[in-house]
Amino acid sequence: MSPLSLFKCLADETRLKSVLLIMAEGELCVCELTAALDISQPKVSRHLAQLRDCGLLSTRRAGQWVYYAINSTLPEWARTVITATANANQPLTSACCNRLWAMGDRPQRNGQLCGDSS
Amino acid sequence: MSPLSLFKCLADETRLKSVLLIMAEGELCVCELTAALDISQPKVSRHLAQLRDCGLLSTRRAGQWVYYAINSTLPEWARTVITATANANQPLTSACCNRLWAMGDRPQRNGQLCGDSS
DNA sequence: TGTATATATATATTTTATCATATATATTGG
DNA sequence: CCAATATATATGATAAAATATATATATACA
Repeated sequence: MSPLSLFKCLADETRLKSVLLIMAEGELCVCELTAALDISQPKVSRHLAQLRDCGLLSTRRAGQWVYYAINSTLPEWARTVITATANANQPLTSACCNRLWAMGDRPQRNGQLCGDSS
Repeated sequence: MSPLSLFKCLADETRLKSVLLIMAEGELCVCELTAALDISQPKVSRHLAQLRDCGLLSTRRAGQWVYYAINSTLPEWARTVITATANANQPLTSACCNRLWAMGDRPQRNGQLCGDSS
């Protein structure tokens, strides 16, 4: 993961918000991101594929759903870039988190979601 | 300085290297960056203008030369992004530093240059 | 007049969005 | 078990938009 490659990944609103949301949630599937970002499914899917292809995200399939997470092999400096950005810019994704929480039928899985206390 | 704006600034090779070099040097003028990056003067000037317009760099004029530095009002998270990237990716700019040191007639000024011990 | 820097214009390149459709898995009814 | 269908995700093709480049020239200062 070169710096130029990372910054190109983050230089798009859809990809940036996706990465920040996934960083906050641990992992998210395409339909959750589609709802959180309030954009079309192909658009989300295309940008996520780009993030995976460049090594920023990893995927696991669970039944119908494909979950995207931050690649565990991401170098520390890149993780620092993302966390520093996320911590200092929470308002950027607050509306997305609201839409995510409002999802009535989110797919079931193990991880805790969005700090949801349910 | 929004995250999206910062990452768009850094998502170009010329701009990324310029920012990393300026971070390492404190400040650099256009002709120094032109030599260090080994590209045309208008290209450097255009990208620097873009970095200044979005708030990432500041400028001071000293005679014929215009020196670019990291904007002192840059938020801490943005500075963290840049320094984390710089520290972990020094090879990215090593060739540029060599060309910079090799400049025979660099403009005189106060600051220390590129760790130069002369 | 010479050097440093900036900008205008036209062109080329890259990136993004959109729609339709394909694939993969799950489910339901026979 | 199999066919039909529904849901989730991915991708191909094309158009549109944004961005970058090169050349020439303009501006500022010495």
